[in-house]
Amino acid sequence: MKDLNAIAQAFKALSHPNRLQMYLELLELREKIVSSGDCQKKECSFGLSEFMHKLNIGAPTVSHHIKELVNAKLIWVERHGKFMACHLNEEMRAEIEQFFGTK
Amino acid sequence: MKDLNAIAQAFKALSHPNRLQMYLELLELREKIVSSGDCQKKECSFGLSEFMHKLNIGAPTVSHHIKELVNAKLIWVERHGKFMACHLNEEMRAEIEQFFGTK
DNA sequence: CAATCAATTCGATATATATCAAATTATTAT
DNA sequence: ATAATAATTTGATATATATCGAATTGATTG
Repeated sequence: MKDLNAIAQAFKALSHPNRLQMYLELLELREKIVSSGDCQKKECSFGLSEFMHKLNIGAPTVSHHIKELVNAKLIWVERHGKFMACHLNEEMRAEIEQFFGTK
Repeated sequence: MKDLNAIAQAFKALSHPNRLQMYLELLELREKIVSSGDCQKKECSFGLSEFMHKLNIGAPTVSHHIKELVNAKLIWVERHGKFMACHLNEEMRAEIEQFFGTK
């Protein structure tokens, strides 16, 4: 198994309702993509301001939350000009699923 | 799906390295039992003082951590005289596995 | 270049949490 | 009953974190 502290950090990142909500949005996006069959082609990210409006919190706060999720390796971020795109980190998702799963 | 706040609370409980370690001990105990085949008969719990010695922290702190894990419904507790026995809550474990898993 | 817009950083504040020592409760053993 | 032991509660302290407004950075557009 991986470093326990890394997993603890992931859980800490997910322990805040707003961050958990953000992560869940990406999980659900993944679900749509997986079940649709073509994993690669579809758009599969959210931007900072989308989160802002969904969660009704300020940009600095969202920025902070994104940083936490990135540090915890739960998501990764891409920049497109002045916009950003948040993606699920599939590796970490699988890791945590395995942590709870029957080994 | 279940209440998101309940899941956030579970992650908060697991966000502390010592509590995560405690939970992991119980997960590993479960693993042994599951793979051994006879789920019901084996001893499958840890007591407070076992955690104390494993983690090298004081009893009040362990007591506090146990309470957090119980509140988060990650474990449940049985009393035997002056001793206690901490058990994994299988339902919550499955719930969280599902949260991360491909639905 | 100036204006605008997305995102980040900074500074401040309020709230939560981890931990321990000391005191307390509850149970067992002498 | 008294002593001893397991666990909990209380009180205190130190540390971390969430949030926001204001200022700043970086990219695009007019």
